[in-house]
Amino acid sequence: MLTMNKQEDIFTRNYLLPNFTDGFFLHENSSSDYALVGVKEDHKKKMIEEGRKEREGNMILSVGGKKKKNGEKKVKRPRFAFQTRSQVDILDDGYRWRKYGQKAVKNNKFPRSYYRCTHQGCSVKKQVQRLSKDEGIVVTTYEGMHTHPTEKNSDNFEQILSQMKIYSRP
DNA sequence: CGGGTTTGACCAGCGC
DNA sequence: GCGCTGGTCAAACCCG
Repeated sequence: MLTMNKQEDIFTRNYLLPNFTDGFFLHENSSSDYALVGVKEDHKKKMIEEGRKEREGNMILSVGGKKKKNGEKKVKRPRFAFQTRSQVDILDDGYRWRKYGQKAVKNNKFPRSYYRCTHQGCSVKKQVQRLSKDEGIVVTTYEGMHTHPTEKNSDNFEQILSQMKIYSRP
């Protein structure tokens, strides 16, 4: 079972999100099914002030975690997603990814792509999907925790990192 | 040859 | 149970 501490590690250390521009930032809490946090760039300050309540109010869609009916055998991996306005699907986040699947999802004319981190022993996955509502937006969902550092450097790492800290604060 | 991608098949969860 | 849906597998394929 993942603890909150471990989850915070993810937000403070393990994820690099360069090319994060605007749109929404989504966050799925590993301890509940409540998931997605929508934050517009110009709402950030407000969000920080008003905290969780406001964030719940901005929930726009669900990334639905895996539920287990009896008991809690299934470990729900920490997962979060963010949206970026981008022309390209592939965002260079400093990690190397191998595509292992692609699937058409309902109510969306664009397929969803599934990637796994290629680093040995690292089982982090991500999904990438463009919205048919607004095809300028790409949603990237990360699942799991990298067991290794990034291979590349990223310019806005510090900036992204501070955002992570802010949003993961209870 | 070695690594990644493509793509249909397969599978598990869920609702009816 | 059955069918739908989303996630994964894996063989074939591609490309340097």
